[in-house]
Amino acid sequence: MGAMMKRKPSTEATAAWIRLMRVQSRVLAAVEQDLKKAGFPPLAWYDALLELSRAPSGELRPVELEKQMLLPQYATSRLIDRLVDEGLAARRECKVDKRGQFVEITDAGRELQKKMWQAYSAAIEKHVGSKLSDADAVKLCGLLDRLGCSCGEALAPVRDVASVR
Amino acid sequence: MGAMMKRKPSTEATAAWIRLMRVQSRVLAAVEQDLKKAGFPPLAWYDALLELSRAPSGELRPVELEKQMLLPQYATSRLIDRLVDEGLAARRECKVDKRGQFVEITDAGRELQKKMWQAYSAAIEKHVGSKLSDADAVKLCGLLDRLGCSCGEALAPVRDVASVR
DNA sequence: TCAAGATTGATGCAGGTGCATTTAGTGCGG
DNA sequence: CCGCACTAAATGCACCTGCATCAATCTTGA
Repeated sequence: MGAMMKRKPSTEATAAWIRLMRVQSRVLAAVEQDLKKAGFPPLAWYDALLELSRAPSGELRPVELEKQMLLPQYATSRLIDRLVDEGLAARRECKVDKRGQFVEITDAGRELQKKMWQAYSAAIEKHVGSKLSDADAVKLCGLLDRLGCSCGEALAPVRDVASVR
Repeated sequence: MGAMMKRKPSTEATAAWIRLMRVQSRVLAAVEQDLKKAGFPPLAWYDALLELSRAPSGELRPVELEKQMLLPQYATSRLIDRLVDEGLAARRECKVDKRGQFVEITDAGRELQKKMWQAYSAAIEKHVGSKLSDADAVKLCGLLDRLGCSCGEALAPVRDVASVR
């Protein structure tokens, strides 16, 4: 033993870990940057607006939104605060369960979501699409998915793929 | 046209983007969680200590550290503050350039770095290594690397892979 | 040589995040 | 019906981050 001894996290796994962290943070930063430069709010707002717009009647319980977005409860609560402050969503009372509420997307919210998709999709194309053939994108998805459902995740069904749009 | 029309960011690229974001955030959270549960400071501290320990005489200019870690200047400055507060590093004056300084890792810092690697490597193995064959890890690296050097990056040479250790 | 500009690092402030706790309401078991 | 455990959501607090700016020093070039 010695030179050839197998290490616990293999060199390959470690390299993958590093790249996963670095590449993601760069690509995310680049995309967020593009959105910001176009004068749009952060990506989380888009995600929330999209979820709301896709919901049955444009409204969701905060607790649902929370699950969809994989955010902690308090983060969701505050995100909703901001959306409401900006008139992109409205809180509506929930008659069935008076603890709860519904959050309903407004027309302004739907409009912003659509406008953001212009910039967002362009950014995805610029920072991801243009770097990878569709076939490679599929391979990447496959590899990433294997890492995904690690630590007891029933979470994040990762809805059908086209749904971001 | 219509049903088969090519979209700008292809469905595949969009799916890859989503997974990259989601998987990374989950894996990172899982690893950070493990470190925290083992009573260790955040990963950024490890990275900084590693860089320092690998530097010629255990010391670096903040501005060097900054480049290695891809952090904004103020973040580096504050990270160093914390390391110094905890006795893991020390600021030493730079005689050549009085604007600057050197940050030198202490024995306690080197020790912590080594201890953290125990937990860190175990976490990488648990959340990455165990999910992927070495061959797949290599494929993943290759795909990620193509996304890496996007927006004018001369940055992050992504040093030889084994160097995290 | 000296003023203009660039570079190093720190910091005040506004806002975001995590954690723990609080408030309010539900629903079950006795 | 009441108490108790549970869930939904909000919030106080400490800390972290991003941005802009500052002070100090270095470098350049006329």
